Amino acid sequence: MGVTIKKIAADLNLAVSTVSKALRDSYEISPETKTRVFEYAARLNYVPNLYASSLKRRRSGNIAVVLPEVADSFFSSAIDGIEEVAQSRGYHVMVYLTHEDVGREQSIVHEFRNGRVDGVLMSVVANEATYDHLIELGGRDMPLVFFDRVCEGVHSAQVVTDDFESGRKATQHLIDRGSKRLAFLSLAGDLAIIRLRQEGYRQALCDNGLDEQKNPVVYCTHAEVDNLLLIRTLLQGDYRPDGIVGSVEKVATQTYTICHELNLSIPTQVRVVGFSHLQIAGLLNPSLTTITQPAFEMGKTAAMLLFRGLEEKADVRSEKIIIPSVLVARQSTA
Amino acid sequence: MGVTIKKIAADLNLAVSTVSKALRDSYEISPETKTRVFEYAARLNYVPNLYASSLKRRRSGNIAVVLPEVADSFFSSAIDGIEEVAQSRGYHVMVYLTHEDVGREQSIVHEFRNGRVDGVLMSVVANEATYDHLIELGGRDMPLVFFDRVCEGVHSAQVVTDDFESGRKATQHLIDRGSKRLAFLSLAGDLAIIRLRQEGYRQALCDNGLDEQKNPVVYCTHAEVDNLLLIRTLLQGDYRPDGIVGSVEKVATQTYTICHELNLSIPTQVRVVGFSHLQIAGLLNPSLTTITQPAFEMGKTAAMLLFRGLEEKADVRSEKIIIPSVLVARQSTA
DNA sequence: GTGAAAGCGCTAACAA
DNA sequence: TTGTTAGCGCTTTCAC
Repeated sequence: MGVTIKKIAADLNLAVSTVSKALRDSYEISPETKTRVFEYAARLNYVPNLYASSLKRRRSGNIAVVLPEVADSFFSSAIDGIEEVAQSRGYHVMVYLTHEDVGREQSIVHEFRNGRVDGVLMSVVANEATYDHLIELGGRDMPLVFFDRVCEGVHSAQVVTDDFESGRKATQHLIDRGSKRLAFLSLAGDLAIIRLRQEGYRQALCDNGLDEQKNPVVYCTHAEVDNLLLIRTLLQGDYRPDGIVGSVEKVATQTYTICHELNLSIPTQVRVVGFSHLQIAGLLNPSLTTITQPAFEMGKTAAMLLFRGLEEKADVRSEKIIIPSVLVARQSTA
Repeated sequence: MGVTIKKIAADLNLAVSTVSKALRDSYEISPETKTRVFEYAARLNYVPNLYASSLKRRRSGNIAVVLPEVADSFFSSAIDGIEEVAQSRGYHVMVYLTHEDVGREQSIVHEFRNGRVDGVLMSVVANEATYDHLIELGGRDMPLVFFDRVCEGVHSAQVVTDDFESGRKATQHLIDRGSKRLAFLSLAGDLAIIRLRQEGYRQALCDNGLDEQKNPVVYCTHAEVDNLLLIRTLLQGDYRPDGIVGSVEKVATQTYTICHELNLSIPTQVRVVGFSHLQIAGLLNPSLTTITQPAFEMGKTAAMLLFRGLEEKADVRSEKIIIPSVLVARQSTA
């Protein structure tokens, strides 16, 4: 195999421990010896065996990012933020996609028991039937930070946006612009962030004396065809809404698809506002009013929080960081 | 720590080697012993220590994906494909972003010498001043597959799309629709795929008796502000093109931004076609004609190729797989 | 069919 | 300041 500490020690007439310490720049070793070791190691192109040291030190230098999907611009920006922080700290990022499947989430998390990763950043699946696997993960003192999609049943650090207020703002915005019949495109499952956005929606309805019964909540899924059907049905129904709040990025764009299909004019016939991080929301036809989530910052913050738990051994489980979203008004709600 | 093979052995009055073999379902061990071991291990929730076995077996079960960025929908779809294949084979995916910085690419690749990953999937930076680090990587028999952005100086497996033909088709399409003054928005640097797309553009110009001098190639960068300036200048110049080919996703959307800003009508005044994988290209204002790259398939194929090199120990370095792109005509070139 | 023992390469007591 | 030694948890001869 490659060059080992042992070989360096032999060649230099030193003990392996001396070489080991020298390479880790220990104060115990004299400058001269260090220099000798460094130079020789460099000359031989020595690369420490990761597994040997991980075996001893019980850390991998890896963190896991577990996500429902990567196609959503929110998640790809979050990865960007996470990767930046990780790279600057010398950590490595492992990405896992659950595709909204609890089973996959479970087996992925299960894998983490063997020490492949030192900590986990996570946005849970929408239909978290059971979250024992997450509790168990925390049980084996694996630092865990939820970002965006948190799991409420698990006591753990969280980085989220102001979902309730954003939902309320989005809805109020539609009402202010003149929409009278609203609908909230929710996401089936039991996500706290979706529930909060939805409660914000209800709050706004209430604030404006609108009836919850007449201004429905429609539960979408992650299956595009199903959603298109749902939205088509909604927009073809007797009580066609003239203002729609999309609780996640894709339902907003899917609404666009259906409006185009049905020749419904946005915003004249239907106003649309969507939770989204799309860079090109402004280029859509018409440009899309968004609740723009600070995806990059959320990723970055979540990673930094994780590293606090990891390196300072701080118990960050009670930390909850809320980074506000911004309503960017565009043509779709003009 | 957790449950070890040693503890199982002690509790069951067996030797560690017996337990080890039993757990790996060795033919040497009797069915009864195996059952005993399996059941006890399951009861104790035994999880093998990854680092101990990696240290012996010299494989990590990780693969690296090195990308310029993740915001681009091409790359996020590619990750999707890669992750799918990896997950089905029990491998883990590490993601690294270079942000078009050769220095970062070098240090990332350098890191791979310690065995953290068993193989590498890569789309190189645009301005690959030197690629010694990539050659060196191949030198230490690390399986390496380039996808999309290949490095020509390195003998390695490749998964690409039909860039020349796509460039030609895109250009021909503009000409067919009536554009007379063309421009190709290239990417500064020396990427083979960009050069090929550009040669396709030239080919189409030539086929139609158009002058290369009068139908320029504009070199964009990855800095958005710079690009916007370049494109603005192009579209405000004396010789304003009425047909634009965007060689990568972002320059196409940036062209939209500038057209909106300058109140240039697409496609009446300027037709636009872009290399892109945007799901929502059809929702842009106007909908964008794209050369749609098979991003997901390319990721998947690249990963499968890597695994052939990894598990069958096949030398796949001479493999070059070309997956064609599809021109999807939309409003922007009507 | 099972067990003893020698490492994989590195780290960290503890000794010198 | 340097060296000796005993592992980390697992795999793998080779002997029984």
